[in-house]
Amino acid sequence: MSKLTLKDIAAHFKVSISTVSKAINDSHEISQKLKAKIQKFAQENHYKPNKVAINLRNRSTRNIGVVIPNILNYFFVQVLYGIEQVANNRGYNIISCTSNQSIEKEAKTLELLSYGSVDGLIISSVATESQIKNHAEGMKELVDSQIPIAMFDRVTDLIDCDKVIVDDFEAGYKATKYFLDTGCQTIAIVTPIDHTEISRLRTEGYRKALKERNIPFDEKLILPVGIDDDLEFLLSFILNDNQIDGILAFDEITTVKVMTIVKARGYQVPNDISIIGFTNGQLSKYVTPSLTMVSQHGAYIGETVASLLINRLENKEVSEPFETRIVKTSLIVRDSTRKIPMD
Amino acid sequence: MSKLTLKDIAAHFKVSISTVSKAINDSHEISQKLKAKIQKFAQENHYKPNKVAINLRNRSTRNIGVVIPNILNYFFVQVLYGIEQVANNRGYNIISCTSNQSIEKEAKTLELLSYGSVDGLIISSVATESQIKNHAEGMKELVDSQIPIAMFDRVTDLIDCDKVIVDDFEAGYKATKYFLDTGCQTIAIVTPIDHTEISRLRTEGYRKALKERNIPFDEKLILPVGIDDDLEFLLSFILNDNQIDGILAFDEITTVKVMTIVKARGYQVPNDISIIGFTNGQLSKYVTPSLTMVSQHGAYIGETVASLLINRLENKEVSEPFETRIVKTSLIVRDSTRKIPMD
DNA sequence: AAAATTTTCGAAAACGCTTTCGTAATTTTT
DNA sequence: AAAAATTACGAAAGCGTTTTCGAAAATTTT
Repeated sequence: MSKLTLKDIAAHFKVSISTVSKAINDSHEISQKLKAKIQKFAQENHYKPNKVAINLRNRSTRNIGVVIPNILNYFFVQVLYGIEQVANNRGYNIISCTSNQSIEKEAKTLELLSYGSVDGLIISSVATESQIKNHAEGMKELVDSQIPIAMFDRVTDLIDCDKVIVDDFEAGYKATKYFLDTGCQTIAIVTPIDHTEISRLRTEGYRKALKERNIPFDEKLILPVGIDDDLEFLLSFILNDNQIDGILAFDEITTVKVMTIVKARGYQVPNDISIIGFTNGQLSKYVTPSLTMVSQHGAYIGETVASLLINRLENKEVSEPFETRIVKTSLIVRDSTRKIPMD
Repeated sequence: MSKLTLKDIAAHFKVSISTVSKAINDSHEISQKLKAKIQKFAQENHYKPNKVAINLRNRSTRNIGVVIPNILNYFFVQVLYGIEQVANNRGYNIISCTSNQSIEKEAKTLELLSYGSVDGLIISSVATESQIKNHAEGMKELVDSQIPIAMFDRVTDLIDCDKVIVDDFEAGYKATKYFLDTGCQTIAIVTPIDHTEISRLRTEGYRKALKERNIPFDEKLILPVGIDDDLEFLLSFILNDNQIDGILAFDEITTVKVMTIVKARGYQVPNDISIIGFTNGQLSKYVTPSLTMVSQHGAYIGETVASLLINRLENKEVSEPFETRIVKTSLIVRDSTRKIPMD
């Protein structure tokens, strides 16, 4: 009834457990006849070695924990997809957990996983720098727990580990430059991830592009939006008070919403107002007009971060210095921006 | 350097391992003084009980394996989300694996997981009935392996377990009826999941609705599309040869594509051609016109299937008969269908 | 045929933990 | 003060494997 173990087989043949173990692993120490008998029996009775026991003996689980802020966000799903590809190829399973933007849940999850269910962790933290400092005990413990970690996208200097990040500065710069090159002058930013390093970097890139054209930076054009905020209401201030001709939004769903609102207020996209957004997911291609987006190459990021982690797991002796890979973004030009004038 | 174990602590205090174990678990068998000392030491040195060892002893992992066809499909992500909610609440972690529509990978994954990494499995199989029969050995072994299973959406009679399915028959019926009630007469079906039971049931519902209005069923109006097929090309035949005024598509991305193609060919949606699709995901709300969709309540399905499985895991003695829950769909009416005439 | 070698198997330890049970030491009860 | 009860700890078994080492049995070599 319950699962078949080596012991059961041993009892059945009246031999020792070690003999059965060797027979099943086809060791030369066991005679052909006996091996054949045992192997046949094991096969017929669906013997499966107990992985937990093997894990205990090997002191490894071949599991990798992945903690992401939100599984309903297409970017993270893409990364997860990439992680799974290489992990499975290299014989690891993924234990994925979402923190749902909750720092408490993230901390709890990390603690749980660090109890030995996984060989390593891949994290994109919901916490901001300051929050990490507050929850420093938890994070500190995690690092102390010696479990190899790799981070991506939402990383922090407070943790020393391999990292894969997006070149968000350049992304902000490139997007802004594209606005300027297509004749836009007054560009607003809508960020649902204010207070994150990512948001800061993109904005820095934006400022650099403006500066190159001697356009003064205007704080009022940066619009942070909370998760429950009324986007239409907030956006109306910016649209009313300024002569906006470009909007840069920091995630896909926000970009689509912004576009819908702008259209509803009678603006033409892209002629009156151009729009560029972050994360080239499933939405942006099919809305009308289709949206020009910054692709962060999520799957590639996932593959990279998984490779980094697994390499480290499998070369425990050679402790190379931690590595930070920066992946460039691409601008996928569609119909929410004007064409670059040919001359 | 390596992880702290009970043995290390025992050595440090020159007591036995069992004493340390009891002290850390705050057993009354240990004196307050000693407990205090040991607990303090454990805390300061970040002692974490080794979960693998505990799992071995308890003969349980508190992991649930989830195998879904495609993580980039929003319906499955929603289900996964629902599963994770209840699983985490009840103290389980999720090991998620995607089969990427590959039967081989699905079989391999299931075999891997059945080796004892998980206490139970939640499956939505990519395999069709006939394929399961071919791969029957694998599936049979899985069932033989005694590991509790729950299936959802893509289920099969060949496996006896708890199931959560969508009322696809009724969904097909309701959608078709809505077409008819809004004046559509000639309704095509576009199915990217032909040969699945789900597709068959939806089509049955469609036929029932037609029959009620004495509209003959026309095989030519059913358009199966493969994953790499040129949808526009295939669709053109149907559009050219018939006076279509309604199209029912069986997944979200296909629905959006159909709408785009139909619009591009100069038809008005919904006036010339109405469109209803399956899976109320992120896309359908934001495309133009927004799409009337059949919501399958993915998160709810996930919650339900996880509850069923965990209940079974935790009541091993009382082996209740397997249960099949049928969840009703809802029609989310938007702008790709005409209004129901008021009288 | 004796010696040397090889083959074939089993005992035991180890992975890290929990728990039962036994026992010495301490405290309480009579 | 002796008996009874309680407290405080340790030994050992067990969860299911793998692996090292020892030893008996079979085979080969002299």
